[in-house]
Amino acid sequence: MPGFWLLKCEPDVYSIHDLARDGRTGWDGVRNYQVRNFMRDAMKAGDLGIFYHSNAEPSGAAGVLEIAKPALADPSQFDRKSEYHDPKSTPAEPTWLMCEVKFVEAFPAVISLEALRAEPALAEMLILRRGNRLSITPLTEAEFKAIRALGRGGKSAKPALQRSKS
DNA sequence: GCCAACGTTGGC
DNA sequence: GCCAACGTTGGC
Repeated sequence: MPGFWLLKCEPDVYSIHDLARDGRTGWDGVRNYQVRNFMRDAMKAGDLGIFYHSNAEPSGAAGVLEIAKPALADPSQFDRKSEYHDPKSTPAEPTWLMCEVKFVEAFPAVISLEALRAEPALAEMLILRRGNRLSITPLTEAEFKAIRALGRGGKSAKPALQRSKS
């Protein structure tokens, strides 16, 4: 039985539509120990995830992805030129992990944070708790299915793909 | 841009 | 090991 996750990313950096185009991508740049440990200890190939757009208009659930490979050394930690460079990491003992994700589906419209909060099945969801900032959080199967159902035609849908150009 | 919340750092 | 200072996240 697969596990379920919610992965946050700013769509200005990388969106569900970028993932649809690329098919798969490395989810790198995680620099939080709790999230690293999720990848190391709990994430498995074949797990499903909700792709969440953060810092967006609107912020919310944008689609579904699948974990292709769960716990790879994040190459950016060894790259001196990267903003994610970590001088304490070595290839023999990497500090930071990434996962590889595959595109599954893009929702016709982003399910806004407001709509997620309004869904009773998601009352306990970590991402909705005050102050939660983890970029990857586990979901229960029920939470995952509730979000996917909203994404596939929930009444809370709003017009898709609106992004203010500045 | 503001600011609440939280993680990390570093002096002691 | 404590804790103040600082940096980051992310909704608004």
